[in-house]
Amino acid sequence: MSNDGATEKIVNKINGGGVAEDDFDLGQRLRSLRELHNLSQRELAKRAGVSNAVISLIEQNRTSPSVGMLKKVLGGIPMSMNDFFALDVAPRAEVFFKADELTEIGGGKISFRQVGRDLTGKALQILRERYQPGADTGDTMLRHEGEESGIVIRGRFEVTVGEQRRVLGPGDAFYFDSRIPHRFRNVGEEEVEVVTACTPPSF
Amino acid sequence: MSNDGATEKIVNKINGGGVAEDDFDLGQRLRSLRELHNLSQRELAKRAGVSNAVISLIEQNRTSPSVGMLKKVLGGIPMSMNDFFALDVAPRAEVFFKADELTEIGGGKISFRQVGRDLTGKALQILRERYQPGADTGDTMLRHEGEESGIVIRGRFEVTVGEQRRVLGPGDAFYFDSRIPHRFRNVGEEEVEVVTACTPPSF
DNA sequence: TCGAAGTGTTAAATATCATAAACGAGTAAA
DNA sequence: TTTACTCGTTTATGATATTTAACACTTCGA
Repeated sequence: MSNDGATEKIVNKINGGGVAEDDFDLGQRLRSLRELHNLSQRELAKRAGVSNAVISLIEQNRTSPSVGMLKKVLGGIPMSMNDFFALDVAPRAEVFFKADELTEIGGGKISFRQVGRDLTGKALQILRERYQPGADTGDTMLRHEGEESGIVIRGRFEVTVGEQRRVLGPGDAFYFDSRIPHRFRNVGEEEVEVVTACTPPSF
Repeated sequence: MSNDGATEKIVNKINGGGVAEDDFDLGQRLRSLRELHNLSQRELAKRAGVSNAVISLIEQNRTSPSVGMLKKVLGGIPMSMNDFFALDVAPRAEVFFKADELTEIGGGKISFRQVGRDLTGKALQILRERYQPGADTGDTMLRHEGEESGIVIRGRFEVTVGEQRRVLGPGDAFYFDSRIPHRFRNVGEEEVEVVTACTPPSF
């Protein structure tokens, strides 16, 4: 993970300045990476143990490499697939928030109060959540990359993560990878209050 | 039955020929992911806009899909490439924590209870903090880069961030860049309880 | 018991990728 | 200039991925 600052430029370039949809320019990204490391196509090819032509073709998006191929190529840099497809984040300004300034997100049986307004580009989201008795998030929630954790303040709170399920009481907590499908339910008689944190923001 | 040895060779070839790699099982992962979402191969294929055969073949590691193909397949779940490849280094074990299992960090007037034990390599730290009346963190705390946020559950809590100072009550919150020097104080008569989250972990 | 619809898997045909080798251009030293 | 390297690109061919269409099996009703 090179922290050059040049990397930042590249990432910006790759992500198309915010307009880009899901399809980033794989070729452009590889080329930027290679140039950042001062490698010629042939040199990278040699290190990666592949032909030089494939690097040229990939960089021009004239071919869509197999994952095995891309992994080999990245191995010559070296860089992991994980890092290659990773994104980045940025800083912020506001510090304090009055209780009634927390932006309301939910509305019905489940209410979220979020610290901060626009969290795009921020690395942390913290929520104060309230679940009325019987409230249920449903089971098809799959948030994006990141991790999620929370502490129960009040009530009986059922948390399901992948295959695991548990009912948590005040003071109990959870911590899991947000990519695993998860579900929250209030299984008690009283309102559930819980404080959760995610990284990065998923709303 | 038919050809187990041949299949094995193919898999080895796919994963990079001679070089020993961090061989994550791409097929297995896709299969797990698909099953977690209760999708059949054909259903996923339909959503992704690809043939059902390719899903079967990928899951058996009988083929190394192109990046474009894998992206299309993941699009049917949906899941990003980033998330997909980030999964291989993130097999979290512990998910739930009983109130008395939270690892105690402080001890005196200030007590931290942390969710999870060893947070190295994780992206999120969540703490339940208690401050006795008069408790003060002192003003020279400068944590590493990252962001920090919290919500006050109980008590009157003075937060100082850089030049800014504010007394927060129940429900109030804060959010700042951890590189800015900051200080916490209990300025009320009762105990302060606050839930905070940091990224990345600073202990 | 039969068929219709579901599952995952497989075979042959086609589309695509990956390679080796050649190409044109640029640079530097002799 | 020539010679000998480098660079990124392109082409022909063999290898592999992907599709279409089938296979074998299970489940659910009629």
